[in-house]
Amino acid sequence: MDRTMILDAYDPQCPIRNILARMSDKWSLLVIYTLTQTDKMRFRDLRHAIPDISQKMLTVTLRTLEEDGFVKRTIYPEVPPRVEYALTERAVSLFPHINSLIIWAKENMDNIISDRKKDKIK
Amino acid sequence: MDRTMILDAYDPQCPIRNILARMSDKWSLLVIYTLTQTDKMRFRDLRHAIPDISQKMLTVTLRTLEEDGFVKRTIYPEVPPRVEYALTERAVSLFPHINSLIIWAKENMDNIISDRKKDKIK
DNA sequence: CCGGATCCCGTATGATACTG
DNA sequence: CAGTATCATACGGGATCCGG
Repeated sequence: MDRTMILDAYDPQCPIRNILARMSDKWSLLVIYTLTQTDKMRFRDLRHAIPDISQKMLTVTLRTLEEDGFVKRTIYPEVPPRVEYALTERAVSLFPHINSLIIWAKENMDNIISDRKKDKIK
Repeated sequence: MDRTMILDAYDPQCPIRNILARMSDKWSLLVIYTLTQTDKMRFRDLRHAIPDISQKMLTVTLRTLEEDGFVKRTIYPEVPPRVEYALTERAVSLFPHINSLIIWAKENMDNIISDRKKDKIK
């Protein structure tokens, strides 16, 4: 097992904890994943792709991702307005790590869910 | 970029989303990380290792991790009681993926925090 | 010493209506 | 179309007390 030390991992202000915390909200990973499917998407396309996200949370999530440099937002001064979202290079470099987590989850989900049910029977 | 499809990723009941959501709460990853540092730890050792976790949240986090088969809990019927926690094979197999995320965060945190500040000035 | 039970608060999230 | 504004709510998480 890799036991690489993380400096200050136990400091509540640890930037790594901070970054991981911001990526692990309810929607961020799913929005990033969705944007990997196409090079750029409009706001309404994202809403359509993620049926159960509210308009507000999509806006909030996109703004946070933009602040952290994961998403590039492009406004076209047209009527009606058009706004396109695309992943940045930073997000592209992050995605393989997320994807390896997803693949692990896919391989293990059946056993995990099975374990949970066992506990409930006890 | 890897565009491997996730079946039902947009189903709110998607097990992968469920599992990722449960792993991405405030403490789970840090507790798993802490348990990689030693083969087994007592409750109070974990509290000591993670100074800012409350007793309740450590209990809740450990129970959830146990339910999902990430942690093995061993109670020794002694007085005073002794309870030891250790990672399961499942958690050991998960850790490299978490660690790759941590390493990515370590490499990118300075730039991300710098970007955030830029946005605030605007 | 371990950790369960209870109470409480702030933030994250959601529903709805409105606007440039 | 792409949001804002407002109001409502659920849940995570902390403080404290209690019990085996």
